[in-house]
Amino acid sequence: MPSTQRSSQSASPARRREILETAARVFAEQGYNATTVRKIADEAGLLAGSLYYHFDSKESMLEEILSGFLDELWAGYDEVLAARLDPKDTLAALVTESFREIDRHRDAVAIYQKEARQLAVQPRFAFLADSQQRFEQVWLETLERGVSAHAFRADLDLRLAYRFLRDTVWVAASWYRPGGGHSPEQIARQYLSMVLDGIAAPG
Amino acid sequence: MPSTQRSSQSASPARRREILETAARVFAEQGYNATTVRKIADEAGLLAGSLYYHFDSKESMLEEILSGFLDELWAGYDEVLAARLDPKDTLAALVTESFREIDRHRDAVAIYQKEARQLAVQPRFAFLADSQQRFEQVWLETLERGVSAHAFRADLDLRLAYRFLRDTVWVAASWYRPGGGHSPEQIARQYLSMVLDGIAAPG
Amino acid sequence: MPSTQRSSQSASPARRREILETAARVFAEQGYNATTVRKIADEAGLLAGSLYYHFDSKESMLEEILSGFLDELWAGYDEVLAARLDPKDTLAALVTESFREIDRHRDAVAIYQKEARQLAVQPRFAFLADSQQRFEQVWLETLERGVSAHAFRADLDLRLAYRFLRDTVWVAASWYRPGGGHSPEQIARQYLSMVLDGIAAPG
Amino acid sequence: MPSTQRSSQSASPARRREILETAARVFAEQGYNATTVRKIADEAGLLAGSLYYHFDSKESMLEEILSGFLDELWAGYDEVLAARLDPKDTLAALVTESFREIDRHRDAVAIYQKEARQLAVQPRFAFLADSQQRFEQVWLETLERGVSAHAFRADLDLRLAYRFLRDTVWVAASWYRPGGGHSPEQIARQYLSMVLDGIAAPG
DNA sequence: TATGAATGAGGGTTCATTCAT
DNA sequence: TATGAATGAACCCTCATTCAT
Repeated sequence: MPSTQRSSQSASPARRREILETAARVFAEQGYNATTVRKIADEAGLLAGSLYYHFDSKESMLEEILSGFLDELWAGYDEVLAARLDPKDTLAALVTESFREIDRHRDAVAIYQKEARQLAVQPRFAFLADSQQRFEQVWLETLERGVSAHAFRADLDLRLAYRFLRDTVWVAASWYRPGGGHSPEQIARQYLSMVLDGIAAPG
Repeated sequence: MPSTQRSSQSASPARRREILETAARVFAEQGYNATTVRKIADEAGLLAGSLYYHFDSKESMLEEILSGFLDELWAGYDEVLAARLDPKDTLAALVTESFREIDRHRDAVAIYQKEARQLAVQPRFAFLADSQQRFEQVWLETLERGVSAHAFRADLDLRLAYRFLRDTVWVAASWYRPGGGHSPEQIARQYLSMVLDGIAAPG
Repeated sequence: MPSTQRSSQSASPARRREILETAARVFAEQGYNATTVRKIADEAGLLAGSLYYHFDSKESMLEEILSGFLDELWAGYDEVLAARLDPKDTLAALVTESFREIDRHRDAVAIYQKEARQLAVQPRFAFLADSQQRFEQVWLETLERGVSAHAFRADLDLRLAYRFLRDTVWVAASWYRPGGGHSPEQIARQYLSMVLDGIAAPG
Repeated sequence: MPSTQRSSQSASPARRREILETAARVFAEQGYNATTVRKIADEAGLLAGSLYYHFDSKESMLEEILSGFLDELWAGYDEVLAARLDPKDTLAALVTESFREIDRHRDAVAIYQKEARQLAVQPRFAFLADSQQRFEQVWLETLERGVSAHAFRADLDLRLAYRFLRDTVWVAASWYRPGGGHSPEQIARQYLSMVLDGIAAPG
């Protein structure tokens, strides 16, 4: 009897995880609303009704997918923040860590990108709103510290810059294919180069 | 002389346009799939069935919203391209025009952002795929010309830069609020400043 | 102000009749239930709502079509019966008259064939049941008289023979095309020949 | 091993067959268009939505009813034809077989009679048109052979005779009640007697 | 006479979910 | 653990009908 069981029964966590990954993939491909539980079941090799042995509901699968992703994301971010690097290095580390999470949770990120705004207003998904708030706080603070330290331009509209950075990084999940030649670190390096120095030729 | 006229090209464009704008707003707020025709009808002040006097289907409303937006977008882009500006000014003009379209078609852009990928595979929405392709072509060409002319950095991964630009601009529709202090031109200017010169302090 | 108006207004009986004939044609082609008033209106060159200036309802059109046909049919039959011919000639005259009515009311007969059974149970269409009953009575009587007079075979199951005759004649409406080479009288003659003498070679 | 099985070929043929027979009965009673799936479900003792576990659509029920009937009909006809009887016996055997099918598939025949013409133009129901064509061919050929063999009258308009026979037999489904005193064979015998020798008294 | 816009009831269908086996 | 059958609410859409103009 495992101690940390999320919901429903769970004698074989392997099958459970397998189904959840299938669900994540299909949600990412077709959108949450457009995905039927039957489709998930088909792809996972069981019947629709059988899903309910493993999960309480379609929504609970979604919740588990998103919270699993965010938990790991914040674990990574917290490690970065704990290192107390200077602003520029912090930003670089956050961006790199983000691309690593995109690499590991591509489906979850894609789902997040598409559904988070509408989900966040539901009590059940309040953790999305919480995460967004803390996210904004962390990034804005880093930018502010960077401006103070003359690492970033002083003439920036910081809220705009924050959104610019945030979007820049996360929408990559919509086209990024793991194992496609570029490692997350390589992509991060290129993004950082553009974000920090611009695409215009110097001089 | 009544003849057999389909609802699509019916007269009285006032009510029609009103309903279509209502639909766009609700689609943008709740997502296309999650929006019921009843909800649209409620907000437009008629009964669900009455929508079908003006439109053939829920899907045809979506199509009209998206194609209307893309038509205007391309009208603007074509004007920019016809001016044959140098690469940097072309890019600036395209970005500015994009923010203007976001300003005028905020709902349509938000819908596009969320639904385009899944819609584009349907024959009915093939125009989305066409537009995407031409879009990529126009932007990539501008970037390439800019690199040749030494206006843009030579060390860029152009496909990556293209995506970076594209996403950066269009996701703005998800948070941009018209009449919120910033004009589309102002936002465009700030974005261009970041994109071209980066956010790092010079030197 | 004409004295005999069936229902609704009727300033121009020509248009009315035109619409009714259109309705009959479409009902016959597509079936009553499968026919929409809009289809009728389209074919008649006006809008669906405008039909209601001429008729109370879709059902009232159907009623008028069927009762008009039955009225004429019975006028013809009554004339035949009034002549008090011998059984065989009566039967021949009834068959011939039937084919004449099929010729003149092809659409109505086709509708009747397809819809009468289900309609007859409705109070509004009680006249269909009445007509059927009188129809059966007239034909059965003629057959009985014929058997008594040794004009028809004595070993017939008369109810079966009645149905045989009835069906034989009326289903012709489903394939009979007016103006198609055969006059009603010619068809009647051939049918009578088969019905009376059979298709087997004599001897 | 669930795999993706369409509802059509689902297991448990008992309930399925039961529902299909219910549907056939209601279609026959009320007409296909006038029958709601809710009505079928009510009569079968489940909810409307539950029908879709067993069948893809209302139309697929209709298709299965009609094709099931036609398959058995042709099995019977083919057996008759394989016996290579002389024309008169072939005709008698075909008529008898027809009445047997009417006896076994009364509802399907009634539906066929009422709906076939309009259905046959749809691609899905092309098998109806195919069957009709083959039907005509078989009967006409039998009649022609009979005329050549001097079994049938030489002065017949064969197409007329074919329609006469065809309609005469099949409309019987509209009034024939199984278990009503007459066996299919008895009815066939009487019909054949009328069709072959006529109803007029000999001499 | 006819139109244009709307109504409202109902239709076929989908789908997340339940539960006895 | 999984199945098969069913539920019930909701969905998109159709259509006969109404009515002010």
